[in-house]
Amino acid sequence: MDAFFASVELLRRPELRGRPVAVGGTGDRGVIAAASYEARVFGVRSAMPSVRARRMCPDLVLLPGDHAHYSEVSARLMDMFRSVTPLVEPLSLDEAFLDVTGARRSQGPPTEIAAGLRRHVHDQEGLGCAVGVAPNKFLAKLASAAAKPRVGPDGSSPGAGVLVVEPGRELSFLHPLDVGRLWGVGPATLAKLQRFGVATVGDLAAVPRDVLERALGRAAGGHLHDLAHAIDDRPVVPDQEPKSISHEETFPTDRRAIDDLRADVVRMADAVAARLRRHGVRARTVQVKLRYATFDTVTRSHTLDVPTDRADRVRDEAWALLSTLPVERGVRLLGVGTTNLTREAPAEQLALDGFEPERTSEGTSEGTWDGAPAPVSEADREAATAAVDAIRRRFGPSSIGPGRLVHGPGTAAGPPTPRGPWGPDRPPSTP
DNA sequence: TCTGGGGTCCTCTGCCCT
DNA sequence: TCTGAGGGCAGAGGACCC
Repeated sequence: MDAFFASVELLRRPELRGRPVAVGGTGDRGVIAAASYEARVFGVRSAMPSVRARRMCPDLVLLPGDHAHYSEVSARLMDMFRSVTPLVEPLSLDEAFLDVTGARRSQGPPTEIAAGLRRHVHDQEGLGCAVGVAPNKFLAKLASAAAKPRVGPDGSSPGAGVLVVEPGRELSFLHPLDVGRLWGVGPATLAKLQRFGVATVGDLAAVPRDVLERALGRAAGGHLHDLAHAIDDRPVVPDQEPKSISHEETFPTDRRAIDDLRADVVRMADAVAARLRRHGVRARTVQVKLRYATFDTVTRSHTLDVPTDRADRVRDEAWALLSTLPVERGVRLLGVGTTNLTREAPAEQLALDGFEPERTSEGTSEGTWDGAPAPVSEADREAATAAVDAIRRRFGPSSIGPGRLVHGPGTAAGPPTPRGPWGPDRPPSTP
């Protein structure tokens, strides 16, 4: 899609058409997520700090993002693509690879399929899009970028809309391009390649494979060598499972109090666990990420014995990891993440006679013997989690939240100011 | 100039085990 | 019993993508 987030916003606010519009963070630390072509003429680009974008374009209309709405539009687009072929691999909310090999007989040559798809997207959703047609994914991606509208200092001009790389013409399309256009060449790799005198993909193709592998590492070097020769055998894979699920936030002002960060962890762990359950997966590894005021970024992770999709487990583990890191120097970003995702059900914890084990996030077992106060059972925790999910499905994601975020009796969950007596040690686990 | 959020993949290092 | 090699895994960080 062309400037997807901005284009979707313009559909809701047609009065802004023709004006420079961007979607992104509106605070001092926000960045641009998408900019309309009118805004790009002023030099506004995605990933640019919003403060700088406003300086470059004082008339910029900066709108906060509405990801839920973009996801809805995206889901309709993907359904549209699946009406052409079941082999649809979403790359992001607004991009997808389609393998139309099997659709040619019923729907005509790929060029016609692409043109029809563009018309359909425009008629149904009012959005412009560019389509690249090529023998492999990597070339199709480059072709779609080449088919997008062009922006210069004098304004923007419409692109081709559909660009086809015919079999046999791959190298003549590819080799004149800047090497920075290749998938996997970012600022760091580009600097290394420039030291070799490599400026275009054609230059790169002339570098022997072993030289590239020594310079960039075996995987990256070999990969780029293949791409420079238009070799990309990756299939279009629909329905890919997520490999990690995380949530991170940059704070408006740096946080220095561990209690504030603990409250943020509660919120983030709850959000991450809810998404794990929505995907039907459990995580074995929990990760915490801190970015300090100096922009130094550190991560700490721990792998659990038993995979989990429960907020209290993710929270406990994240709390433990957080307690190993200094926070007094000022934290600008906090993230809670999960990796090592699996669909396997948790192994059942066997109990010794008379001993009721309670698993902790370290995977060790604590417990009470007969007569001691009974801990909350696993079954009760699972039931509570299922109830929370059911309430959110019915009344919305913000209808219920962790009790630790509630300020006082009778108040709704508000800003993440903790109430409990959370000391520097890990607080007791609560359902 | 001052750097978001959500991801994937790769490399390196250290540890444990055989 | 000690030692070194090698594999597997966990943890940390970097680069890159949209």
